[in-house]
Amino acid sequence: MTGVLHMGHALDHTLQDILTRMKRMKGFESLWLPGMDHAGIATQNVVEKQLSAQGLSRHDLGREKFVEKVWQWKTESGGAILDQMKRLGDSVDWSRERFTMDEGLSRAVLTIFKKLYDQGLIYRAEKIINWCPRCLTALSDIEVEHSDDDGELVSIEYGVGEAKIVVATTRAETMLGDTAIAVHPSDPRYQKLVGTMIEMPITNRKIPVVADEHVDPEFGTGAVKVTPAHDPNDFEISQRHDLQFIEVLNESAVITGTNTEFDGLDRFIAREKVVEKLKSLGKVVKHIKPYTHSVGHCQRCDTTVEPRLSKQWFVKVAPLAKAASDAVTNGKVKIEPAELAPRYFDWVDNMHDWCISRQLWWGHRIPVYYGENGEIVVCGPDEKPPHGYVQDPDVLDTWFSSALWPFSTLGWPEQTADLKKFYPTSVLITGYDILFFWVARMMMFGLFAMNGEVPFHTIALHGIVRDQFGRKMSKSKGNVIDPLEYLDQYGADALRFTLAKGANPGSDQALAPEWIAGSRSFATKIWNATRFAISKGAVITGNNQVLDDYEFSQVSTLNKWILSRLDETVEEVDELIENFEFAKACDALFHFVIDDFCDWYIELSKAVIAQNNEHSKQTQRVLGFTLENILRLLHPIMPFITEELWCTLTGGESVTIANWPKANRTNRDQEAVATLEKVVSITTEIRRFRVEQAVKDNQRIPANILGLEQIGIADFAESIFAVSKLESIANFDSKQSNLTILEFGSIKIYLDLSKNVDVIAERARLEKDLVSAQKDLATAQVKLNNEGFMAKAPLEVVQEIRERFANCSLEVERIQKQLAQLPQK
RNA sequence: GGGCGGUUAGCUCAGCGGUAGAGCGCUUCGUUUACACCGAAGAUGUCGGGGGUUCGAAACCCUCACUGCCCA
Repeated sequence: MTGVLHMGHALDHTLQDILTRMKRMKGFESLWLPGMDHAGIATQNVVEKQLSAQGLSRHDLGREKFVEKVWQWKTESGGAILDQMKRLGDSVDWSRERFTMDEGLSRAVLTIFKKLYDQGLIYRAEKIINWCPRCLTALSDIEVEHSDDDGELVSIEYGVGEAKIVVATTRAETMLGDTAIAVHPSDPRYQKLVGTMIEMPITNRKIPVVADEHVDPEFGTGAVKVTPAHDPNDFEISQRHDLQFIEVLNESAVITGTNTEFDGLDRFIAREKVVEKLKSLGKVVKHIKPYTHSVGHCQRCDTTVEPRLSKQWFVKVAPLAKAASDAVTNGKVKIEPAELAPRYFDWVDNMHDWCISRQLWWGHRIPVYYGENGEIVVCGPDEKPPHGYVQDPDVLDTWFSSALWPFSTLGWPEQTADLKKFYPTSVLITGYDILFFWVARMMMFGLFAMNGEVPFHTIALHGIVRDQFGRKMSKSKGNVIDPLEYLDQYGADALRFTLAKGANPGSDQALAPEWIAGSRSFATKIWNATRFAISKGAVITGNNQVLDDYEFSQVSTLNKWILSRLDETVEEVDELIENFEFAKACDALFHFVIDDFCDWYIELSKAVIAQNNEHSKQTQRVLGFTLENILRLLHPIMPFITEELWCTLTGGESVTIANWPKANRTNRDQEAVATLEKVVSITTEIRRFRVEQAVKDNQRIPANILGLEQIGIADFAESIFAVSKLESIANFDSKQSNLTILEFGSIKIYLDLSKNVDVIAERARLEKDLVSAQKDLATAQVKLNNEGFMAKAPLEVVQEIRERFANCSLEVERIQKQLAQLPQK
């Protein structure tokens, strides 16, 4: 709700939209349901900041007025991301837009809360939780981010006389709340002291020495101070030894109630002061050591999180997580790519109980009411508490309602038609970093609420968008690439194509602004190819019937070839997108459009269309047909340009509802494919020759080619002449001595350079080819001479190597012959 | 400390048992009638190191190094 579109959303949405649009074109009823959560802490922070600018706090307004204010903020400034989604081209169903604080979704929250409570899966308890002293609320484990921070390890001596123990700590200030010293039971150094009382410095309280298995004898001195009210491990120890709790920090992490001079000091200042004091008492032994340790920070405001003893509501996770884990184990839910499944298991199998209460005003208020004598009543929707009962002031974690998204948005708990039709949903596309936050929770609640029915069948994971050098984007590094900037600059299609082209399943991807520019070029290329097609009379109907007058077997070789390649591409792209291989799908399309269609088909078709005969007509239709299908295939990835071109060309309906192309393997001809390979090699050979001979690009060389019929490419003569910039020699006579001959298998290309051939350049070119061909020949030869290979390799492989050997031999022979024909110099 | 990945061309990444690939970048040439947001041609790699399995290893196994992420 407070968020703006960042590159991660742009990637995630692009992939979701590709899938949605493709499925829609395939005729499925494709639902992509938009909306947002109410972002409890973040939103409350934003509105409180606004208030504080006016010198007000939320307490000045009171709860009701404050919540009104938040709704007002939502109306005015919230949900900017929804409009940004439109700019990206997300084809969501806006009529179904939902918000976690909607009435319907709120009813879902009440319903599931009561259901969980009734089954003993929600409980209230006093435990050590993560507390943000700035946001003044409890946090769950996943809202805490750990980083390795620099600290100091201080060794403090406790006790007097014989009974002395040195403990090491990074949090000296908490010693004010120590209620024991713990050592390992088998540690010989401290055996005598276990069970005795030791006097602490400063407060001079006496605390027991206890023996606990969880103390690491290797760490520090092997003895640790125990502060049960301010450390989760110490809390555990205190439970086992029935220790006292002394709270010394208040909700803002200020020292309170210790009756020492430290009362009123912030925890970090108190830390320094306590150490100073201990030093002056001579209780700091050894040197203070710099020490790096893992410190938790509030995900929202980065404040160091304080472990705090507190009464909160929890979800008992074990049974729910077990179901969520099993659903993946038994294949009801598939994680793509499968390599990331261990991460999922690692999380759900080791999840702690989930602290769901937040000391905030913005959110779903916990539906628990307390009677005068501490009676507890939980109310579902439409239920009212008994008279005089008071509602719990806290609200629920935002993730609690987000976890219901797959079914609450479809009307649950009502058994709506939508719910029946769309639940379980098909695919969840999200970043692997969300697996722990949202996915596991949707799984747990989905399975629980929907009687064991999973929320989605497939979880397709993508990675994180990084900068050009693979570094995580961050404001502090200044390497953030803002999608909105590039949406404006290069267009949504360019941004989408770039992101999709980089999206290999489950792995992070790099991004640079120049790459988006490159994708814009691709879009421009398509635009220009379309202009060409129109100018050459391509026939485009939008119904794929443009070729109905032609039998595939009757069309020209060139047309058979492009139709074969198109059919292969259709099959490939379809399969790749269905398997969430977006990068490879983009690659296949890019290759087909640029290399096959633009570089060769269009270029070769020019000469054919210019002839203005039956072949030309047919080619105009194939040109149109191919382009039409390129637009269909590209549409899910680049919706804007394809829609524009489609509507202009067909004058018809939107490409969004055009049929997705279907591969028809009968429309393929391997002979045509092989023929085109020859045409391409011959052309490339001539072009190379031209470059080596430094012939200007625009200069036509008088030439003649003999032998095209024998290899079945006589039809291509004119096209080859055109794309190789050759022109026919009038009164051609192959005996003419001034002609240069390029041999290519059985064909001979005669070129009149009307100047001396640069023999040195030509010899260099041929010798380079010779070396390469000889190397290939040798590689094949070695294999064929290898008895082990001949005996053990599969027949197909042996056959393949034999063919390779034969081809290389011919090639070597051809080049040697050409070299021999060169004038000696 | 536990777990999972990565290491392939200058950069970003495919390939995961049968002649090392793509895009971008780079070099040379070019204003030819779709396109200079272009075209043509080209160069570039002991596939992190060392062992092993195999007729054959970038790919499989072991090991080391470096590096990233998640969790504690």
